[in-house]
Amino acid sequence: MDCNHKLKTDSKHICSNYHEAIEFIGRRWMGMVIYSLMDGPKRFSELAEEINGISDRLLTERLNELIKEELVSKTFLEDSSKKVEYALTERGMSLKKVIEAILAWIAENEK
Amino acid sequence: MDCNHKLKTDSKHICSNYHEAIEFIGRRWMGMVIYSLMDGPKRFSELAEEINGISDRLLTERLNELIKEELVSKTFLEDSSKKVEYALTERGMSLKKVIEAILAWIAENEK
DNA sequence: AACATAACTTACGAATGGTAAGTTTATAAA
DNA sequence: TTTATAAACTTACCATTCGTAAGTTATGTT
Repeated sequence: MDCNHKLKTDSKHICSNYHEAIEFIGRRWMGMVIYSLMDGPKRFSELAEEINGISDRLLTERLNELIKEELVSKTFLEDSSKKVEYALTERGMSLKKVIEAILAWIAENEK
Repeated sequence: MDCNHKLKTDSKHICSNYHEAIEFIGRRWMGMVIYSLMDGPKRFSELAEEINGISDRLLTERLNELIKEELVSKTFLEDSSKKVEYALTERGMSLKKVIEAILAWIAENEK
């Protein structure tokens, strides 16, 4: 295991080292948003409904952060209505193993 | 994958479901503290020195949270001086796979 | 024309984190 | 033997992040 937590130089994404990555995916509701998008693209309202307890404000904020990190893409649907769709990018999808590791850890530690 | 994020009932630990677990290990400096303890027990001052940028206040707070979750144990060393030692419990050690998954994700996504 | 829904945005008090300085007990140095 | 240094915290205070609720804009429905 190598953890270059001093590195903060010219990297494109926040999540380019362990320190920043774990705190990024651990921000409030972030894990739930990522998890929720794992089974396919969803609209804002679908996410809001599915993730019990999140507010519009935080959902917007987390989605924008995910977009900035290129873990999620945003598409405006062209059926002449004001609808959007959020989807995990390949980079975002590859977080699946991290999520699975966390779920495995929880299962393992149930008394 | 099953994520029971509605569950908040009678569980002993905060980290008994995905939602709480990911936000717990993602709190500020938490990942670094866990990482730092992965290679063996350490004293407060050793952790403070090793984890570049953390303050005494936050280190104390994170360690206490880890102890409450039974991921870390605290031992007062008996050489008649006021020294303590923090070590990962077995439960804490089993987080190694999560950390490795995050490190793998970062490596995988380097351009 | 009036109301509803989607996808935000704004405002504001509460919780969490950052920075720095202060405590307490214990060994080390003068 | 007083003086200083170090370990392991605590306390105080300001800044950032979060939670709650209400407002906005554009389309869709009755």
